[in-house]
Amino acid sequence: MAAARRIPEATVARLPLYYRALLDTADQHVATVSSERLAELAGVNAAKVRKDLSYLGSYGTRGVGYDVEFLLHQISRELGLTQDWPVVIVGVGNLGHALANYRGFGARGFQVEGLVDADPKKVGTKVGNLVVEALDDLPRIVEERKIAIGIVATPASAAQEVADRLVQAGVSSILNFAPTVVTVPTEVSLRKVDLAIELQILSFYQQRKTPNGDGPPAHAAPSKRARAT
Amino acid sequence: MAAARRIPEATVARLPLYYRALLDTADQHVATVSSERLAELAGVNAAKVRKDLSYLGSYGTRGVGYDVEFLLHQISRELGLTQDWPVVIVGVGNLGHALANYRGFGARGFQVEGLVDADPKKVGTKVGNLVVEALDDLPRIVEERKIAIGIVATPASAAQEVADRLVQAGVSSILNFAPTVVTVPTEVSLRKVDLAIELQILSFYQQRKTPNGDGPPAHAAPSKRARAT
DNA sequence: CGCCGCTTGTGCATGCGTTCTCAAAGTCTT
DNA sequence: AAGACTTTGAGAACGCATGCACAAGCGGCG
Ligand SMILES: NC(=O)c1ccc[n+]([C@@H]2O[C@H](COP(=O)([O-])OP(=O)(O)OC[C@H]3O[C@@H](n4cnc5c(N)ncnc54)[C@H](O)[C@@H]3O)[C@@H](O)[C@H]2O)c1
Ligand SMILES: NC(=O)c1ccc[n+]([C@@H]2O[C@H](COP(=O)([O-])OP(=O)(O)OC[C@H]3O[C@@H](n4cnc5c(N)ncnc54)[C@H](O)[C@@H]3O)[C@@H](O)[C@H]2O)c1
Repeated sequence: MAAARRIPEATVARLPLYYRALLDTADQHVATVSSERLAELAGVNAAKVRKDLSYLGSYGTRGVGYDVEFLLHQISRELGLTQDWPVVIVGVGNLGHALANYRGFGARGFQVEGLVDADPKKVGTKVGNLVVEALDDLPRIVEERKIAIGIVATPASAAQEVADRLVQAGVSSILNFAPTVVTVPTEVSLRKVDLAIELQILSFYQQRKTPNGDGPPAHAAPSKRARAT
Repeated sequence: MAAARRIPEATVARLPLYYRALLDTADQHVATVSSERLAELAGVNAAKVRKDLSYLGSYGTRGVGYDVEFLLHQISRELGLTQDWPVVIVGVGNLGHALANYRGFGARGFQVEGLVDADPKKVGTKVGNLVVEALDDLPRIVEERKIAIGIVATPASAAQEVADRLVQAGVSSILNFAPTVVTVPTEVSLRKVDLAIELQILSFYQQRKTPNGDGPPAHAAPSKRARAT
């Protein structure tokens, strides 16, 4: 019953927004939400919410809205959040540390269960309640702990090699923080988080605002509002 | 001559990829690149590269390719990278620390010139070579240091308020790391980096790979390759 | 019990982004 | 100097995503 519907990528990317909005709503002991309300919370428009949710099935009730708990369940099932996803972080530097100590992970079913680094001086040290392990142990770590998701937090120069090793070790989803293009086999999912790119995009639009004046940007009074997560 | 061409958003998001690829190419003392080669380095296809670059102008030479240095200059001008963009980070916790210590920023013209936190215990402490300042000083900091870009690295609960304060202080581009929807006036640019969403998207596709078996994921031999930065 | 008002689900039009394709325009070779 | 070869730049077709608009469906009220 829940099987092979094809869900557009753009919709998949928004499901987590709805999920989060629904969690907040549930916390406030609200039983049902309209697409209108959900749209407001997720920062999108109502038609989009309805269309997105319709890909999952007809879970709403006309004249009423969506049952919060029920919809939460459906979305979490669709996103695969009904199970835990152990994660391994490769590269325990500045960023790797922050990620390892981040509590927001485990809270949502993404438990960090492995920390790996190439630097012999780091191997054996403790970060949070995990001990940093050697790169060569990756296959064993991934297999033993049934890890499907790997996070790359190494310098850019090592990212491709690390990704290759992760894939070889059996990981089939990778989140890359290194600012470089990484290539993986098609059956492996790859997403990136690239700070420099984000800043450069902001820079592009920023430049168009202040043509090339040196004066401080105008302090405009809020009027219309743009939204993002 | 360089003025008001409209560049599609999708193209703007890829310019940083080309920029990075070109930097690497220049480092290797290569004088020209074809769209084919650039596409390979950036992980996109060649037609897209040509169309993207054509929005900037006709900077290629038929039969030859693009002059690396010249194209670098054009893209950096378009992205606004010919000037420095001082940045302020609000929220000096786990993540804020990592960002503050990150050397990749300044290297590309995004110098962190302010660290702000609401916690009185953190105000006055030194991180890298900056002293953490109080939230109330934000307007002064932004004006004095001509800061246009703000980074939000506070807990989700404080993100909206912090964003509002940043806008009020005169910042007109915001990068949000907090996992929540933030709203800003339309004239302010807002981008987000959301770890939880990225992981949940990976989870979605991961789940579809291993329907619900517990066996280790298949170690497929690399065949076709998918790419991402 | 039937009507009214509300909200979903979706058909449809529109717009944006991607990709194919190829003539035009240049270089390089002989 | 002319022809062969290479690569750009853009026209056009296609596909995906968005947003409008409204009929269908449900609950509640009179
Ligand atoms: N620190 C940040 O705030 C930040 C922000 C955005 C992006 N990044 C990117 O994230 C990555 C990590 O940044 P960082 O600041 O933590 O760097 P870092 O130098 O502090 O840490 C990198 C870690 O990776 C390890 N490493 C190097 N080669 C390795 C290999 N082959 N296998 C396993 N481990 C290896 C190093 O030993 C080190 O511990 C970089 O690519 C950086 O550009 C960092
Ligand atoms: N740590 C990570 O690796 C990581 C990863 C992804 C996302 N995030 C997100 O980034 C944000 C920061 O994470 P963190 O781990 O650094 O949290 P943290 O609790 O370590 O740090 C938050 C900091 O913000 C400060 N703060 C709180 N309210 C403030 C306010 N109103 N104004 C200014 N400063 C305020 C706190 O004093 C604290 O120093 C969170 O929203 C988190 O969900 C963190």
